[in-house]
Order: sequence, then structure tokens, then C-alpha cells
Amino acid sequence: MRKEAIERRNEILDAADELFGQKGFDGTSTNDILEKVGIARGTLYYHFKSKEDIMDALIDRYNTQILGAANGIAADKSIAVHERIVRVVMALNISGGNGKEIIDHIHKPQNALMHQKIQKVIINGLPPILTEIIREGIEQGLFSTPYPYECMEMIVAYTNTVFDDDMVDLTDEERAARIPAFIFNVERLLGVESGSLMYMMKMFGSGGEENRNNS
Amino acid sequence: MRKEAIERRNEILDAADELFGQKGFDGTSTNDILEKVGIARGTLYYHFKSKEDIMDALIDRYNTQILGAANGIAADKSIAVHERIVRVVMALNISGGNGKEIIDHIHKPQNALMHQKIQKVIINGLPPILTEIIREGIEQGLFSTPYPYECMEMIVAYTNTVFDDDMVDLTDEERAARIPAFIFNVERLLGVESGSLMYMMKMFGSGGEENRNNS
DNA sequence: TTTTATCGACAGACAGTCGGTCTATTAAGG
DNA sequence: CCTTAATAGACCGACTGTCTGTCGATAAAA
Repeated sequence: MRKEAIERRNEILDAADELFGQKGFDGTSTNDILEKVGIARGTLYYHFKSKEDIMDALIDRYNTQILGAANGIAADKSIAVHERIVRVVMALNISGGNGKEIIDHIHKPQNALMHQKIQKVIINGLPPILTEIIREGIEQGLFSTPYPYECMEMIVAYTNTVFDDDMVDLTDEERAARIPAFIFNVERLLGVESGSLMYMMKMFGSGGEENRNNS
Repeated sequence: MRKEAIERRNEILDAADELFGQKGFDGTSTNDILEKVGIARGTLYYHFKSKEDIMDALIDRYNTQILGAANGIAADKSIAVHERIVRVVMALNISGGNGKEIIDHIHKPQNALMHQKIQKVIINGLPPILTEIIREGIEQGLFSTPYPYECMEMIVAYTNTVFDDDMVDLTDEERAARIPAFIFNVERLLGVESGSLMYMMKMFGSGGEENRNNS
């Protein structure tokens, strides 16, 4: 029954990940985690100093997964700027095959704290990545703004809040109506002609459930 | 010691308001509230069905205070559009003399859930109010956008996230640098000439602590 | 032998419940 | 008009079950 610390740690994180996703952070007791992993209380507190510590470790994992994939794509200068933006954004949905589940976890109303912490990761981590691409685009004459970072920050903040979040309760039609408006606004922010970023529609999936995440 | 239900309810809410502000929602026990009000457990659960129910009632209060003031100003067509926008926004800081304290409460990291719930009130409640003013401005030829609502939504989402929140940790200089960039972006969104909205700087207070809230 | 991982009993705190009490008001009876 | 009984709303506090985090003991590995 004895294992390497790192292995145990990951077992615990895996269990917590699933349980938090099902029942939320507050709704999950440490006993639930103990049972699922098959260890005793003391063991859990040997590996983690508190329940919140487990959540923080989980967020670190997400952080690495989500931003790692985005960073990889952003650095690949062989891809054209427009295409790269789309791919970076879309990578957030599917990085490691579970980005989407992560996002779904977070949206349980019970998980306000975890949600907040992940939002923080994204709002701080994503704009720098996107800004670099935008700067390239500016050099190539594709975009025109004196404030690329703040533009990206605004866009990410918006999509996080309105599209990724349950902050605004949108029907499918309302959501669909927001998309061209959003693209129009992005065009203005980036100083390009109206209609020239319409190709970005594809970031929002084909409808249904895919479009939950796009920041 | 016997009181009208509504009076007791408000006593409890007042106490909870202060305690949540000091120690956060999770950090405040129902016993703390009991002590502060000077009532017994049963009494509290006679008036509220759960601890979270107390928070929800508190948020209703905030909601009324915050949006009520904003609505009042927005409806006053005797004030010029530009000025009215500034006043609506600034009213959020000081409505009822305690808007600022409300905002400060919410920013305690312990209060993630309350924070989220108030953000929801703002992101859903404020854009409609502002949109009406913008529409007036469009009729007067002051602004030009086919999507006034989505513009406001974007602006509110951004200020909520970046300026009002601790999502992005800004030094004073970083904060100061964000302001002209923000105004520039708003100008683009509203389709006005660069520099013409600079008067909005005043919404961000004189620096220091005043500028915590501006959405 | 020392370090690393594990165990499970336990303490302390807390949210919510429940049966019962107290009191003001109203209704009935004298 | 006064007294007494009934009713309902406000209140009480002991109690229950649950949960988190601690600690000393123990076993396995190094």
C-alpha cells in the first residue's frame, strides 16, 4: 500500500478533481476524497496541508495544462498570425483532452473560489501570450493599436465573463447574437476594417455546447 | 426583547454585513452573528433558512442600493449625456454613502461567492442602464456604434475584472497606465475621435484608494 | 537507525433542527 | 367592562451529525 509521495499526491489530486467536478469544493468532504483514494485521514494531511491546498495544487495543474498548450502554439511562427490566434484560443478548450471538463467543473456555482482562482490564471496568463501575436500582426500591418496588451486584456476579460461564465445567462439565440457584435468590437479595438475578422467565428464552435469556452 | 420580524431581520443583516466585511463569509460563524445581535440560534433560523440565505438577502440590499442610485441618475434627461455617464458610474462608488464599503467587503478573498453574486448583479444590471444613455448619445451624433449594448457589456466586464477586482494585481503605476489605454479603447468602441473621451479620467478618482471602483 | 509514508482515534468547531417557552393580541364568557 | 382562554408570532438553547485538521503510534524502506 505504500507509494512514492508524488504518486500518492497525484492519486489524491485525481480523486479531488473528479469529486470537486461532481459535487463542488464545499460539497466534497475530505472523507469523500479519503474513501475514493482508499487512504486514511493522516495520509491526506501528510501530503497536503489543508483542503484548500489541494485545490491550489489542482489549479496549478490546470494552469500548466491550459497555458502550456497555448504557449506552445503561440511560439510557432511558422503559422500565420490570424490562424495562430484562432488556434491558441481553441487550444484552451481541448488542451490535454480535458480543458473542456475543467471549464465545466468550474462553472458549478459551488465552486466560486476555484472559479475565481482559475479566472485569475487566465486573465493574467493569456493576454501576454496573445499580445505577442498581435504585435507580430501589427508589424505585418494586419492590426493597428497603440495598446495591444490592454486590448487583449479587455477581450479576455469580456469572453471570460460573458461567454465562459454563468455571469450572464444567455439563451442560445442571445449567445449567437453576441458573437458578431463581439467580433465587430474586436475589429474596432484592433483597428481593422469591419468584417475582416469574421473568420474568427469558428472559434465559437458550431453551436450547442462546444462554444462554452473561447477566451 | 421581542421585535417585529422585519426589524429583527434587518438587525441580523446589519450584523452579518459588518462581520462578513471584516472576516468574510466563511470566516464568520453563525455564532458570531448570534452574539453580535444578541439572539439565540433558533431566532436566526426563524428569520433565515440558512447562512447562505442571509448572504442572498444582503445581496438584494446591495442590488437595490447600487442599481437604484444609478437608475435615478440615468433617467434624468436634463443632464447632458457625457456628464450623465460619468455620474452614473461615480454613483456606484458612493450610493447611499456605503457603496465603497460594499465593494471593499467583496474584495476579501474569502468572499468569493458573495463577490461572484454581486458581479452578476452588476454585469446584468449596469449595461442596460448605460446602453440607454449611449443610445441617446447616438441620436445626438455623439457616439456611433451598431452594438451599444455589447459595447457597454464589454466595458463593464473589463472594469469589473481589471479595475474593481483583485483579479489583476496592479501597482499604482500599472493602474495609472491602464486608464488612458482604457479610455482609448472605449473611444474606439464607441466610434468617437481619439481624445474626445478624456474627460472620463475623472471617473477614476484622484489616485490612492478612491479609484477602486469605476464600473 | 533514520527517514518516509501511513494509519485512525480524537478534538474542536460549526450549521442546522426541534421541542418547548414567552408574550401580545384577540375572542369569548361573565 | 372585566376576566379568562385561545392563538400565533417571536424566541430560546440544548442537541445532532458532520467536517476539518492534529497527533502519537506504526510499518516499511533506505
